[in-house]
Amino acid sequence: MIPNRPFRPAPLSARDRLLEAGVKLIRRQGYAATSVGELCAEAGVTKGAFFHHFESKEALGAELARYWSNSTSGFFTDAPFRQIEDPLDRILGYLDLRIALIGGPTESFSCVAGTMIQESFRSSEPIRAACRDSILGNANLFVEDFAEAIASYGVDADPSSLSLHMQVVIQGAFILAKTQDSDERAVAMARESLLHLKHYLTLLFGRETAR
Amino acid sequence: MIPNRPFRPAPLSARDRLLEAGVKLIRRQGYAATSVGELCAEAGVTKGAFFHHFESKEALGAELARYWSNSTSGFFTDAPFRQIEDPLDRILGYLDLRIALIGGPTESFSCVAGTMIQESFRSSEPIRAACRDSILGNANLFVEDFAEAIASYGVDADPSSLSLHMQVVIQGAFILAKTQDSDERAVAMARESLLHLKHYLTLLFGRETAR
DNA sequence: TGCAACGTACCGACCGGTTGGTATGTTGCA
DNA sequence: TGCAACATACCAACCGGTCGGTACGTTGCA
Repeated sequence: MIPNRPFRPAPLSARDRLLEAGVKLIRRQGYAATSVGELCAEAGVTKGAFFHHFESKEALGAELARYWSNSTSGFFTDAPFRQIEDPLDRILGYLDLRIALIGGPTESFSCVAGTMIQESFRSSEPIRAACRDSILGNANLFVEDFAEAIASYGVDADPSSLSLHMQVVIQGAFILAKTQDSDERAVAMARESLLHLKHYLTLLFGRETAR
Repeated sequence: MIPNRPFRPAPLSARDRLLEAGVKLIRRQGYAATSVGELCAEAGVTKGAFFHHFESKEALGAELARYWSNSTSGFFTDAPFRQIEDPLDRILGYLDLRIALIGGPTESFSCVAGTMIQESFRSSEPIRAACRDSILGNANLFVEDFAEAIASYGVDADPSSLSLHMQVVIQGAFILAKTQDSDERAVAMARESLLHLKHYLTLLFGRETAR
């Protein structure tokens, strides 16, 4: 659910190059449609290298979800919005960052785990579990913030339910973006969904009232 | 985005049986992972029959999205909630129906078009276009209702943006449901997301106020 | 210091099976 | 009799995965 970071260093080892190739190809065409041969060609390695580092294609899929989680979670735990004092503003700051990160072609801001879990939630338990950890792990980053906000604003709501709902909207926004005919419209569509989510939170926490 | 209807008549022609097989298999394992041979075995026909009715696997994919749209749109245009007079209640009635339809294994209530578009938005223009029409067509079913509600409640909002946001939450709920470890949790997860959506609408239209 | 033993990273030819798709019947109803 | 609706048999390409081998760095002992 995060774009390729602008100054991500070029991956050195064959293993990292294969995982980067996985991010790129699987976001664009899905897991099943991406062959081992394609991954190797994209990474500039041979099949020998692939099966030296990964037991199977399925193992790469599961590893990819973890790689994805690791390379994106730091992005959010270190981001400036984390310093905001008010817990609601912290969450809204997160959503502003997500909105800002949406741009370019859809496959550059969509989520690897969200794409993979659709294809493998019944056919591959290792991949499903890794994608689950990635998606729910991201949601968990905001349970504390919601708990704090609920306490401080005196609102009746469930922190973990709200955290999950944020992920729901983000993942859903990526799907709707993929329906659009142009990259520009896809970007606008995804951003608008997150604005609705922000609107929901401001209404829910009573910062804004309906007329 | 609709479950198999309980009393859907058994498909008679080979073509319909193949499309029904497509719904079942593609919801469970995705488009690319579903082979023509599997489709034929599930439908109880041979490859000859498949290629008699469909020019290619891709053609079945695109046709499937249309078949899906046709067999589900009627479900909503004929449903009782359509008779509700208040436009907001009509929309909330729709969401109640969607919530009620969520049940059983995830692949029985998830969306074929939402699943397919993730895999083919870049690799198959016919499938993408058909999935787009299916998803946006469903969203369009509620633009009028939202326009009416906005006028009657005097709220500042965009009807088509809200309709799309409903689809976003529905599609996102299916993805999050697929992360869950059990069918029961998946059902609860998906329903809760739609409850948040209902909550957003009641807050937005001022029927409920935050404390 | 020198060198044998070993581990890791990687190569690319190859394998059996599966894939989407085709060519050629056969069947049964209008 | 003709033609749509199937079935059967088959194909070349591609699939995930294996395997024997190489290049090279590290270790440990005489």
